Amino acid sequence: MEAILHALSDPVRAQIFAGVASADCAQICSAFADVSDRPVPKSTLSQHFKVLREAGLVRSERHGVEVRNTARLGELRERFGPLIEAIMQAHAKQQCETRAKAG
Amino acid sequence: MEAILHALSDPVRAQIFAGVASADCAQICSAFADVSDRPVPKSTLSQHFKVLREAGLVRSERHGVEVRNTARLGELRERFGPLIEAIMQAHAKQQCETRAKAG
DNA sequence: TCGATAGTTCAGAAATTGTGAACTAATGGA
DNA sequence: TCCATTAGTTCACAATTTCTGAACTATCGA
Repeated sequence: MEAILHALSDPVRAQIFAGVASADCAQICSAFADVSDRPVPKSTLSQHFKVLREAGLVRSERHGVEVRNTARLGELRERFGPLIEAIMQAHAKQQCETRAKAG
Repeated sequence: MEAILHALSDPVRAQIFAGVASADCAQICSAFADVSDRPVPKSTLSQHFKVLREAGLVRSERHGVEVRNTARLGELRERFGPLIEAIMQAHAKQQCETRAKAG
């Protein structure tokens, strides 16, 4: 819980989780090198995924040379009710507003 | 938003906010020196309240020698919908479970 | 004005986070 | 089999953030 809020309080990780959660298939780590305005180095990306994994937000499975990530939405809803949905909804709303301002 | 998750991802601050939010009257800062297992120094307490204020979670007003804090529940619901409620509910549930285990 | 109480500020210590470099793991040729 | 390539992890140190004791400000009451 504490770990979840901490994980999602970082804007890059929040973006990564949003991307994984909204995708209809598993996402590889390196797909998120450009979530931020400046490119995220792969060592940093690896750490971010580690934080997300340890918070129980995503599951990672190696398939050949790549690691595929999926959001653990079911388990999260079971344990925390509407918490994750509420956070992601607020996150999405905020993204909208940010984009609207940026033009 | 990011600031809110960050503020509440610290267990001491989460406890403080829960205390302020659930109280039926404004709470002074020093009322929370014992939220943790070890006493929280007043400089640390002051910083925690600063973080909560800057995240927009609480409002602080000086009354004589003390500072009274209230949760900005109305504004928060307006801006973020059920987010804060969801976090506080998950927090409360977790507190219950922790206490149950501790005996 | 003095003493007490409540909180803030500051500076250095302690802890956490970010990142390049070196490494591991798996794959696909030659 | 061996080499090159791709994807990610680990490590060590730099950079940043957080914690906290000491000194300070603010307010009140005597």
